[in-house]
Amino acid sequence: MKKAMRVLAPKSALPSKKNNPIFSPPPKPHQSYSKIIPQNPNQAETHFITLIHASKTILQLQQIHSQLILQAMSSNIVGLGDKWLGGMVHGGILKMGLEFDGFVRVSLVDMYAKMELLSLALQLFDESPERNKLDSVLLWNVVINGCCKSGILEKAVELFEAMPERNFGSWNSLINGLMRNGKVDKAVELFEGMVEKNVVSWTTMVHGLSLNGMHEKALEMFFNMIEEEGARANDLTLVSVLSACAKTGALEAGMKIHKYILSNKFRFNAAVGTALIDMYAKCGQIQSASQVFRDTKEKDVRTWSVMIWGWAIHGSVEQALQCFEKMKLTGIEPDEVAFLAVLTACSHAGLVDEGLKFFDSMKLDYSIEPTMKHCAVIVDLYGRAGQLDEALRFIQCMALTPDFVIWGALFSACRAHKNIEMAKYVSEKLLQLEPKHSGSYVFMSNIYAGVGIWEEVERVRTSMKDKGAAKDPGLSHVEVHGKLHSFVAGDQAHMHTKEIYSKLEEMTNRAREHGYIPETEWVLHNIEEEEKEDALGTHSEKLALAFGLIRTSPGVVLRIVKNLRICGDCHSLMKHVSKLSQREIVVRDIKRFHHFKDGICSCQDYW
DNA sequence: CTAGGGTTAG
Repeated sequence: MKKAMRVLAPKSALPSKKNNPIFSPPPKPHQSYSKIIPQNPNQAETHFITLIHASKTILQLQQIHSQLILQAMSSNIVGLGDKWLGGMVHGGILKMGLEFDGFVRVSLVDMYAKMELLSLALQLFDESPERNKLDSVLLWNVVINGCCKSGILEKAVELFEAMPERNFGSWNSLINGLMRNGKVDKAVELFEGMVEKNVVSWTTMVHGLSLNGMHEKALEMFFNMIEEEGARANDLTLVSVLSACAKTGALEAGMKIHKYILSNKFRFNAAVGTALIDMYAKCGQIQSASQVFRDTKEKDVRTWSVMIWGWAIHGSVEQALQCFEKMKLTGIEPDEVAFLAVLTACSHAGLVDEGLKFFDSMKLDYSIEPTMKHCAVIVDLYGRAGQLDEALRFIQCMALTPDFVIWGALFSACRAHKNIEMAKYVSEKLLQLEPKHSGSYVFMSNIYAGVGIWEEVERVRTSMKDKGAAKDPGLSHVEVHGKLHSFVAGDQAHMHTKEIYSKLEEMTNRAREHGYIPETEWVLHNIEEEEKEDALGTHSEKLALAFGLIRTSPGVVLRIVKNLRICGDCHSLMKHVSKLSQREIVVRDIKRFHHFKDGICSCQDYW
């Protein structure tokens, strides 16, 4: 509710005594208002009504107060969906015959825009006599912002071009709107057209690029900002760029940013700390994550959650559970994400009973209703442990209607434990929910391939093609000397293709001599690429591994990031390679980390 | 008026 306090007392909006002689403020009016702002959102409605009634007298005296109320409402009531309340204030203002000066109009338009009542906002805007005057930037900005939030970009652009004058807010709002709607090129064009950029412009770009999956570009943007342009970042910029590092696994960039934070003496608040911890954890440096966690003094529930997640994805269940308990002891109540993290830790480690205990505690002790995500983890928990019947029973009994993810979790379990009967049943559910989803076909053909029923494999493949379902291509990257190199399955496009493939062959042969047996059941992991022959040999993670081995000196840890689960065959080969070449290999797949060392993986093959 | 941190399955 901090936000409410801030909007209730915008310094610039408070009237000066000079301009308003009748204004005899109670000592700091905004403070007494902020006390009325409820801590519990469920009570907000009642409190706001009280506030409005209490303000009636003030309304007659001071127009500016109606604006304060409107601002409070546009940020609070909106979240509660109380459209009528907003209308009531609007009506009240009209009834009292208050003048509709710029500020009140801006607040009203903003309020309606945020309530997704864009038509009302636009109407108020159109009726506004002052909109073509100078000083009307705020009014235009809130409308542009509203259009962006509703995805009506043409209108936003049109307004942007028509407005009499623009400020940073106008440019930044539109750039943000374009980014959030996937119009990256347009946003870049607009950004480059800015004569002067402020820190919000840069941050919006960094975050926007990352939002559209262009993490490397986001990093480039950030370093360009501080190195070339000499602009100073703030904590919001840092959080955005660190999140891009985490998503792409760019450890070196992340460490550079960490140094930048330390040498520029940025305040280590909860958000920056959390972003750093998350970055280290997702880049494979769980010890550094833990160190930063200790150094972060202001911890909130998110800080604890990323740490728990970190331990979970690195296979340190005990640490994860300890962390969870410690958080509770510190007096921080776990929220639904914290529970997701701790449940995930249990599922990765096969701790079925503990996981179920947490699941119950969530409802009983904290009255958090389990979401679909929690249920998916429970299905996964049973499924990985091979308790398929329990998993199915859980799905049938759960309060929510099982979605694609839930059935998908059970399907993976069927695959892992080779239960074809149940897999068939589940695949029907999957295809009902998403007829075009390639995953089901790939799953199914994998199951048949796993047990060697090749006619069925062929049938599924054909039906997949008929339905026009395409599989996401496997994509891996490896960091070599601070630069990321990407590979897709069957990649022939890389400039060192020849070298890579011969290294791959050499590795495979050596591993074979030491007992590596290619696991053909994984051959259809990527059904599309399989047609290019050698499917097993050319999964993207293997190419990345080979490239990393060629280009780095012995002793350097190899870090590979993959966009899907690592395939079982690649997993087995990596174990051999880690032993034969005495290399530590860290693979991050979509779910978790695999630390290969001396022929052993940290996941203990439980995945 | 404009920017930010953790979230399932594959």
